[in-house]
Amino acid sequence: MDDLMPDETTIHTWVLLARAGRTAVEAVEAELKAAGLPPLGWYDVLWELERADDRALRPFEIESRLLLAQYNLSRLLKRMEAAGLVDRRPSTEDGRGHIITITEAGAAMRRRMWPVYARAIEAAFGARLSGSDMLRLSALLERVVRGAEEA
Amino acid sequence: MDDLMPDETTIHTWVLLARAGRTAVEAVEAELKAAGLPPLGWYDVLWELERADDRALRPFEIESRLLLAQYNLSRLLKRMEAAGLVDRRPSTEDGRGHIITITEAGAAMRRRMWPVYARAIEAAFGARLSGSDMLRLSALLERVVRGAEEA
DNA sequence: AAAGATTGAAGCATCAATCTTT
DNA sequence: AAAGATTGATGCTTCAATCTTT
Repeated sequence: MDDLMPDETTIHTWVLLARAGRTAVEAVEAELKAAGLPPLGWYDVLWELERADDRALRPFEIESRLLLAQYNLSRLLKRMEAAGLVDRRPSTEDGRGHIITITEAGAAMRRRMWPVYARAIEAAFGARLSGSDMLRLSALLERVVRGAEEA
Repeated sequence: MDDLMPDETTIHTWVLLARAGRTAVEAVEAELKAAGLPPLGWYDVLWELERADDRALRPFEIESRLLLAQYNLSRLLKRMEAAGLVDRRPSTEDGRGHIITITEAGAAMRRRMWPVYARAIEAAFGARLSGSDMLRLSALLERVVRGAEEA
């Protein structure tokens, strides 16, 4: 338990981080919406499923990868299932659990979303830093994020 | 209108930025809630009012400083007014507008929130980077945020 | 009792429509 | 018509309670 107060630079940087993260996400969300596509959270779930072995994951695995609350994901998956992008079936190994798989429509949706997502990243973010500065930023954020995972 | 696709480093860094910003904010929100205090958004409004000339601002001024949607702020101010932290009265200069002021209770609440907020920043963020790395991160984020303002 | 997951109720955010004043 | 601001309806998030299986 650390009781120290942050210095001015730390406070200022924290505010910048919060704002930069928010505006970065909002810029992408706005482009997706303008293109008539689902929000970022849907993309994240589809992508995790597509990368996974057998294109299948248990809900608790998606939660830990995306840092989502259980009840939050439960309802997100319900919406995505209603949209035909994922399937859910009971697990045979663990009677408490479900298994989520991505459907062909889900994979197709992810493919439609990607170019919009990627171009929004480039326009709202990538174009602002050189390649070497991007690497520097990446290394610094990596340490911020890694630290948060240990907590 | 730039149609280029981002490189791998840019994509990776964008994901890190989104996650770092989110976890940074969530860590502070969790501490505020654990202390029985209002959320960050309330702090932001109180702080803007306290810094402003005459401790008063028009809603549209708060919106542009905090990047909030009009309807969003309208309801936030209604809650804060109900809690006795701000006052609102019609503007005499502009018949369309209102003037928001911070109450003594609002200023007292901001003072109670600050140490919790500050210690959460230090524990969840400040402690992870050295002073010189914090300055480097600040400079990089500054450029990301400045670019977003021009858009 | 703990883990995996869902759900009713309540709170907050968002869209579209609205109102008043400039 | 545009700017400042609010509101009804709708959708999403969050809390707390619940259910089943381990």
